[in-house]
Amino acid sequence: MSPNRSVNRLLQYRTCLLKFQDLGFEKVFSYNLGEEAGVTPEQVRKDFSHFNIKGHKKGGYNINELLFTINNIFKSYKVQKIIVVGMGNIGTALTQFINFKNNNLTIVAGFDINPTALKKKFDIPVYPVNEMGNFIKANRIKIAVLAVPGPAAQEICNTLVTAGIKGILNFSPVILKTPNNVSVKNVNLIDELEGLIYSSVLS
Amino acid sequence: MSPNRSVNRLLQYRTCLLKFQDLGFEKVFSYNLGEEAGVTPEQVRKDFSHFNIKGHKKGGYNINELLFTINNIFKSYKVQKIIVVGMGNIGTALTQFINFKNNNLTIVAGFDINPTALKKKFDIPVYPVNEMGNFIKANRIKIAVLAVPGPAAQEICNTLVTAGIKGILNFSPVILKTPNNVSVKNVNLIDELEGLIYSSVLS
DNA sequence: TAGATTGTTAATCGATTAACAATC
DNA sequence: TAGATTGTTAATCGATTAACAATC
Repeated sequence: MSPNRSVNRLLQYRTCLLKFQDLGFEKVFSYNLGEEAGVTPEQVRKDFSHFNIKGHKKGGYNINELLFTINNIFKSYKVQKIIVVGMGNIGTALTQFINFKNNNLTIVAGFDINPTALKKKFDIPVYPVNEMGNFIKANRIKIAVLAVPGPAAQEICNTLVTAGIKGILNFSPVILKTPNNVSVKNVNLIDELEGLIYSSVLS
Repeated sequence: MSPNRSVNRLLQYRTCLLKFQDLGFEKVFSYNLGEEAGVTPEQVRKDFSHFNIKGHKKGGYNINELLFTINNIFKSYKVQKIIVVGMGNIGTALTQFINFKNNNLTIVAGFDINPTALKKKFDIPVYPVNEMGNFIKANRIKIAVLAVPGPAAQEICNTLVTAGIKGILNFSPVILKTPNNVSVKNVNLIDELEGLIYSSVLS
């Protein structure tokens, strides 16, 4: 497995490549990508080397080829079914954002303690949390977005893991305990803002 | 300035400490915090050392004291005024989440291209983007959350920077160019999910 | 006191950067 | 060809881990 940092940057390069493609470019050199992504050209080439991505000596990288290769690495050619747990403000917004934006990532269902109490209209089916385990197994869901209040997070996480979830995008302000074949990415909005304030105040 | 990683972990420790406090504990040892946060006890002590945080030899760390010290480092004792640009689903959800959750971080205003067209009721005043610069200057805002569509992001970012913003939490799928006295934290939800799929599929 | 824990210094590890041969 | 760029190997840098003296 390639280092995590490289994986993140590879996704950033993709964002840059899409922009270049949009501008009508056909190829890039490592220093173009580096400049756009805010890293050195050596970093770009080193990252590509990790994934065995080849360019053309002196000729740089063909943007379409490169995007194809990267999308292949991330299996972006096939639809990935995802569920959202916790259909509050954040959960609902994420669902709309992801389903509207992208066609390989699809939120197929939402879960909440008591969906009928929410009195909202959703774009996806929303079921009570106690049906979650069966749904995950029946649909072989591997990825879940967790957007429930802190105190509920660990218990729901356990249910997710038991049902077969392998990756969790966690918006709850809790550090989840999971077996190490389950990966967790934390997005703690308060912490991000605090970190920003920290670096802004001192500099 | 202390290393970025340490800053992030310090914020995580705070989350853990709040949990411990909630459970009625009064003190922790470095291995308690380490276990809870998923790092080694040495890492915890090293991080504290960066910020010159002192415990008690053999006696561990008093939770209240420690929380006070950490909150002090992040200036959490005083209200931080923040604005949100882009009052779509994500922007609106973030506003509600942050204002509801925490009382030192306050979203004081939102901005959108054409607020009246949104036909939504907001909990905060929402103004058109062209009033943004003046508002930032008049209220000495230093932190902004950016949640606008990709193509609009860089231009709005430039306006923010010119008006005096020093930190940007960026939800737009764009790598922003800013002068190096302005810090940017990117939250790219699609990338986070793709990264999760990458690690889940391969392991 | 003896055992346990902190705080720091030294050693290791991994990631980034520099250098350069290969080559188009 | 000469100059420019890739891809990889070596050197550097920084962050994590280990070791241990201080001490309660």
